[in-house]
Amino acid sequence: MTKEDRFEHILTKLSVNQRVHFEELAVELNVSEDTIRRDIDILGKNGLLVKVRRGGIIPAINPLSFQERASLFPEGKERIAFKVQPHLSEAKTVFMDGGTTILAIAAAIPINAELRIITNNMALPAVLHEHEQVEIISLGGNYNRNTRTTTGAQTCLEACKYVADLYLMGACGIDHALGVTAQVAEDGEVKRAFLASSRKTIAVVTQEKIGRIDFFKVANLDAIDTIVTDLPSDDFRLNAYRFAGREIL
Amino acid sequence: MTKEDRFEHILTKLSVNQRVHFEELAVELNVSEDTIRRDIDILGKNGLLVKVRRGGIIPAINPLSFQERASLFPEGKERIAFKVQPHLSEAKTVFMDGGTTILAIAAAIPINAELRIITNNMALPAVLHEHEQVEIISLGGNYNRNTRTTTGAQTCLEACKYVADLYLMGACGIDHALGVTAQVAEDGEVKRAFLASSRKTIAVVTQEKIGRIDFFKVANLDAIDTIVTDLPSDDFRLNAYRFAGREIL
DNA sequence: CAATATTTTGCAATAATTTGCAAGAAAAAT
DNA sequence: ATTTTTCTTGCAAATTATTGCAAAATATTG
Repeated sequence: MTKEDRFEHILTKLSVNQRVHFEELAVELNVSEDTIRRDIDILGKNGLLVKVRRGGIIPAINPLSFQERASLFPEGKERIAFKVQPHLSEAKTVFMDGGTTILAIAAAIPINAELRIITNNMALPAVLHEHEQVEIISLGGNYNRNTRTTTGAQTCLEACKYVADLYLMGACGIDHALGVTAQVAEDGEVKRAFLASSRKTIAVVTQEKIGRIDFFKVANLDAIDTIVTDLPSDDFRLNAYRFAGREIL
Repeated sequence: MTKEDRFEHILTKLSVNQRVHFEELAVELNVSEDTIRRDIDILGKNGLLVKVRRGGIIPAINPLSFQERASLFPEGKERIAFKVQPHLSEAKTVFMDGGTTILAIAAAIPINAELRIITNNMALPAVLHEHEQVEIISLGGNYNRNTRTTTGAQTCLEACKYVADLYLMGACGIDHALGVTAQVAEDGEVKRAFLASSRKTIAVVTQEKIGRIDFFKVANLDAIDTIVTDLPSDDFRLNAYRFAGREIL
């Protein structure tokens, strides 16, 4: 009975019953409850279920996260948003930059979360309008209509004034050899500023950006602590990054 | 019976019956009324229902959004927007602050206008999304969800870095004796910063703000060059301002 | 194949959450 | 104004989670 066998059993049971309990699974799989607990923790971090007290449930029925989703399992940006949440709830101050994935993550933040978000993303405040416990600090600069972000020297200068626990970096290409790249220089400059002032950096990239090399080099791969994608965390396309020692979610 | 199971039951029942009661749910789910109370509190805080006395009800149709409110009373604001356009087309660089009237003015700017707008109004970029010849400089600072503006020391500091031909001041009370006042200090501070760095200032005020005196004093009447309202320019209610030597439109 | 790392597992101690109860506060009803 | 009902708050007991650790299992290396 390998760990993967247990995963399969858990997910199968989950899809049938909509929920699983540590206690039952421990008996069924003949391992301790602690082991099941750890399994469900891993599955949860990969967005395959939602860990709750006493067990796990299908993400779709978790009313406090993605209630409106039609499909059984989250996909794409929602799945990324899902994986990122635990990290977000640990942080107090977060840098967030541009991109629709970042917006999806913000939309998934629980309504009563307490957080300080520092951003150059002008679309973000609208998304977080109901989140009264979330303090938003907007970075000034030249507004860019395509990306809905501010960029330029002013933006970088302001970013330098803060230190964040976490930087959620969106909208970038990522390559195992050439590291992180941006399509436009201004955006890349801001990313560098954020990188320099955050304790931890998570790059959020949808699969089409994996292996993509853009014009402006932002940083080497080792500047990133964690990479979150919409692929399963053990997908072969992520092997190169895993070998590079990055945490993959 | 986990918390999530209860959530599901509550929300299902809610969708069928339009409302739920603590007492019934406590019996149905075999827990104390206090527990149900707490559950409904959580669901309420996440916007999945509205907590009321004795239970919860389905959330009302979205409370009026900012944009909707903005379009609710368009006549007056459109008139103002119309009157302001000539001044706007003369200017190269314009400060614009918060308020729905300002948004109405921005929405009325011709699509091919060439302009540089410096603003702390986070809703403005969305309105000007199609205006490719309009350069927008966003001022950073603490985001305020009610006014959709940034305020604070950072905002003022940045405002000081620019000089504008014109300042379109919105969302303020105006009184012939006490001058211009703002409802919150932070907003007032930003208004002062804009005032100090612009060659010409136009206050745009809908009629309900004429004669209104708010808490925070921004400036005396003579700091304003022009007052634009939705009243006819010869309306008697504007006499006091005309006598004070202000230009009235 | 043996020796050594690495991972996994179960256990125990400690921490955190949940729950029902009770007392006082607030809101409706009389 | 008074009574009744409903809400909120604090608290302690019970349940459930987390963490550190050592033994067992598994993988890696020479």
